[in-house]
Amino acid sequence: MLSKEKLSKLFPDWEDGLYDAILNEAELKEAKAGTTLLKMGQNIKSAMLVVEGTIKLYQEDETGGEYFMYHLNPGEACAVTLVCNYHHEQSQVLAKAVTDIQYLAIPIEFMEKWLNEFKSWHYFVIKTYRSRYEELLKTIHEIAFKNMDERLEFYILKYVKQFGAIVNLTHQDIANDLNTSREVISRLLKKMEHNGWIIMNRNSFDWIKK
Amino acid sequence: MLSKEKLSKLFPDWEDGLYDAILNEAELKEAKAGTTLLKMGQNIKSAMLVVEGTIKLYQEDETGGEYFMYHLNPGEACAVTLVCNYHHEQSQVLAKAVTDIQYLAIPIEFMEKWLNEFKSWHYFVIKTYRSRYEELLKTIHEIAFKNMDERLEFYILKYVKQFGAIVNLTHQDIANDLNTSREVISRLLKKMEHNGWIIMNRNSFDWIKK
DNA sequence: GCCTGTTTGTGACAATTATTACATTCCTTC
DNA sequence: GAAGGAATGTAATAATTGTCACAAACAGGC
Repeated sequence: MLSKEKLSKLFPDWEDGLYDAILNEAELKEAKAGTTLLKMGQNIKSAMLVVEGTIKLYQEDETGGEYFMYHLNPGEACAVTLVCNYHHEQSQVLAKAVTDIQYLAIPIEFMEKWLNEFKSWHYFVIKTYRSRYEELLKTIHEIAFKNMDERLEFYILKYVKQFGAIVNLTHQDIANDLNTSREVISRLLKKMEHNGWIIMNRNSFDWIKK
Repeated sequence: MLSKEKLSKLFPDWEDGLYDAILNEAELKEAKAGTTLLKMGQNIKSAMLVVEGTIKLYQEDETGGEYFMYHLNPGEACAVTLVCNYHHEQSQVLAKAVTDIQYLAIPIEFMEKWLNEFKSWHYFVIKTYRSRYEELLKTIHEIAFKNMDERLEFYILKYVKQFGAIVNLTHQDIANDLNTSREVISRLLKKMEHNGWIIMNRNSFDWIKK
């Protein structure tokens, strides 16, 4: 189980009783890289707080399409699972583990209870919503106004910021995340190579722009 | 000024002291239809709660483009203005009055104060963020996966739900909201007319589908 | 009624993205 | 080192959307 010390490093602004509540009620779970943690339409039964590793959040289409929105890192929570009315809330997003992860699963019946008991939990929920709202705004900005070449650059920059300048993704991976086809990504990456923005390898490329 | 009765009808779940705080500290403002209430990048100096009329929220491009996201109605608040840390927060959205409106402007220094004082304010903020987060998800779903014809239908349906089946918009109005050109909208509306979904008039059309 | 500005219609064409169909290259495994 | 599978390259074509250039229709003010 998690120590209170580690918990307080991940979630520094909580009050003492909240750490105890988490340690009592939350279950520390693990998942392998690639696991789907939450599907669209699925009933939400517990809140997810990331302890270790990285999760990717997607919007999902009925026909199988996906669009990548943002990363969740240790110390962050999945906003959609922080429900306050626990009447069969359905997930509006798709969540996948990109690395092996550890996360705390908190049964949703505690969501409303803790809102009443812990002021710091209240702030945490608001902060989570606000920051995720801002991520969605950025995503809308990209899709609504930018062509695929700029969206691809934005996408790569998010990756680089998260994992470093060596991008270990296939063209198909990227195409899936941007809801386009592999050929389009290959073409655009080739252009970036010509421009001296990347160095291409098999299964990866290096981002060297600027 | 507003009566406590009217306030409690608009915002039914608040505690008594919060109504008093609002009546003491908020300024009731008015704006004409068409007014821009908030621009992207602008400093946020007060929270906005809608009392009368309808506001439209947009994502705004650097080059003047706009993309319509959702409506705000009486009893609702503009999420981006509900800041908790008041260190020069910049607006990430564009807000316009679509009708003549009345709204309550609350200086942002009360935002954090009231979070501490009023539990019902805390809930209100969370509820606001959650519902706006969900609106953004819907918007992303449309832009990421749908072609312009379906996005136009979705747009019209939002209008119809809000204002009724007589759509008083020019093709140019719609084109601006969907960040496309007037010709594209004209073409698609013509198609809808052929399909028997709408009856076209000058400056308006009637939505008669189903 | 006439003038003028706004709104809508339309066709031609460009740009972007999607789709199809292979060829090629590289890596792993046997 | 041969075989097979995955990853990438590429060209041709279609579909969608954006842009340009007008024409036509209409409304309101004079």
